[in-house]
Amino acid sequence: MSTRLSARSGTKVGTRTPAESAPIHAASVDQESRARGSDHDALRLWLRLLTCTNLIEGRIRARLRENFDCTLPRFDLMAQLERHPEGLKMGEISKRLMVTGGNVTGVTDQLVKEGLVTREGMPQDRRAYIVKLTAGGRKAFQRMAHEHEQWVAGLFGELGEKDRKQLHGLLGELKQALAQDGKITDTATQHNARTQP
Amino acid sequence: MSTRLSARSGTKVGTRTPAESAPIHAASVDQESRARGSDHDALRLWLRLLTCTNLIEGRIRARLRENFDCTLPRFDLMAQLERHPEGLKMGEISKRLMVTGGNVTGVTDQLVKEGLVTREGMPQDRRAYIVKLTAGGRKAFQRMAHEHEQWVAGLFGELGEKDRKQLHGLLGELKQALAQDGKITDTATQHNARTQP
DNA sequence: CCGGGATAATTTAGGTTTAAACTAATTTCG
DNA sequence: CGAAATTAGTTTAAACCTAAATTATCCCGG
Repeated sequence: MSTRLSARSGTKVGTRTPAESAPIHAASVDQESRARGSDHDALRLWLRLLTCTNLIEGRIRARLRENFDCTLPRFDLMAQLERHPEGLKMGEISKRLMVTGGNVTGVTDQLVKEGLVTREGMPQDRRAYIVKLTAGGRKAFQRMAHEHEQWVAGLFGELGEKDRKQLHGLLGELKQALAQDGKITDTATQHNARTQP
Repeated sequence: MSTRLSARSGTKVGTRTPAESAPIHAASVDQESRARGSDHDALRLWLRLLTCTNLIEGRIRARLRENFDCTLPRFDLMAQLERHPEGLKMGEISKRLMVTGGNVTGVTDQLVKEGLVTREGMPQDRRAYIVKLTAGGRKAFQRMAHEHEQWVAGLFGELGEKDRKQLHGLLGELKQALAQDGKITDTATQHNARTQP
C-alpha cells in the first residue's frame, strides 16, 4: 500500500518579492514595502508549516506501509471510528477527515471489502449509512495505533516539552482564526465543512 | 481543475489512549502513565498541525481554482521555477516539492502541453532535462503569485506579528529536528530527500 | 397529500500521488 | 577498457481526492 501526503504531496510556494534588494533608505520603509515584507513573512511561515507537515506525514506513511502494509487514509478513517464505537455516518467521517464525501465512499468501500469496517443502513433515515469498526478492524487498528503514537512522540521528541506546549498553543490560535474567517456571518453556527471539532 | 491536500489530503489521527480514565492515585502517576500522557500530547499536537495545514491548503486551492482555474500542484511547480530562472532538473523539482519523480513527470507534461514551461534535454547529461518557465508561464505565474501572497497574509493575519514570529521559530526547530533524525549518520551532508533548502 | 427544496450518499470525470519496475546514461573501479 | 553500481527520468498500477452531477430520501408548507 501507499499514498498521499500530502502532502501530501505537497504544495510549496516561494514568491520571492522582487524589490527586496532596494538598498537606499533602508531604515525608512514606505507603506507598500512594509506591507510587502509582512506578506512575504507570512508566505515563509506558510511554507515552513507545510514543510513540517509534509515531512511528518511522509515518515508516518512510510512506516505505516512498511510495518503494517496500511495507507494513511485507511488509518485515519479507522482512527475516527475507533473513538466513536457507536459508529459514524459517511458525512460525519467526511467532515472529520476534511475530505470530500466521494472520497469517503471510496476508502470505506475498501475497508468493507477487507472486513475491517461495516456499513449498514439506518432505519430512521434510509439515505444514510452508519459505519463501524468490526472486531477485527478494531484489533488491527489498535495494534497500529500504539506504534503510531510512539512514532509521533519520537518525531516531536527533540522539541522539548515547553516548545511543544507553545507550538500547540499557537496552532490553536491559528486554527481558531482560520475557522473564524471561513465562517459566513449568518445564524447557522453549526460546523462548516473542513473543520473537525 | 482541482485536487489535493492533500493533502493531501488529509490525514488525521486520534488515538485516544484507553486507560485515560483510571481515577485512582491521580496524583502519583507511574512511569508508563507519564510516558503515555506525553505521547498523547504529541499526538494532539500533530493532529492540530495537520488540521491547520489542511485548512489553509484547502482555502488556497479553492481560490486558485476559482480565480485562476489553476491547481495547487501546477502553481507549486511554477513557483519553484519562478525563483530559479536558470531552470531546474526534474529531480530538483521533485526534491523541492517533496513529491515523487513520477509525479513531477506528470505535472510537467501538462504544463508543457499548456505552453507554460519548457523541458529541454541537457547536452552534458543526456539523462537529465532542464525545466524552465516560458515567458507566458512566468507572466501567468506572477499574476497568480501576487494574489496568492495576499491570501496567505490574510490567512495568517489574525495571528499578530509576534505570534507569527514565534510560530516561525518553533517550526524552524521542528523542521531541523525532523531533518536531523531522517539523516543517516554518514559523511554525505548534502541535502537528503524530502527537504527543501 | 403532494410538490419543492434540502440532505445523504454515490457516481463520474479528471487530476494527483505514490511505490515499484523499467530504460537509458553516467560513473566507478578493478 | 568494461562490467557493476548509480543516477535521472519515465512508466505502470493502484489508490486517493476533488468538484460536479445524480439518485434517493426526507421534510416542510400549502
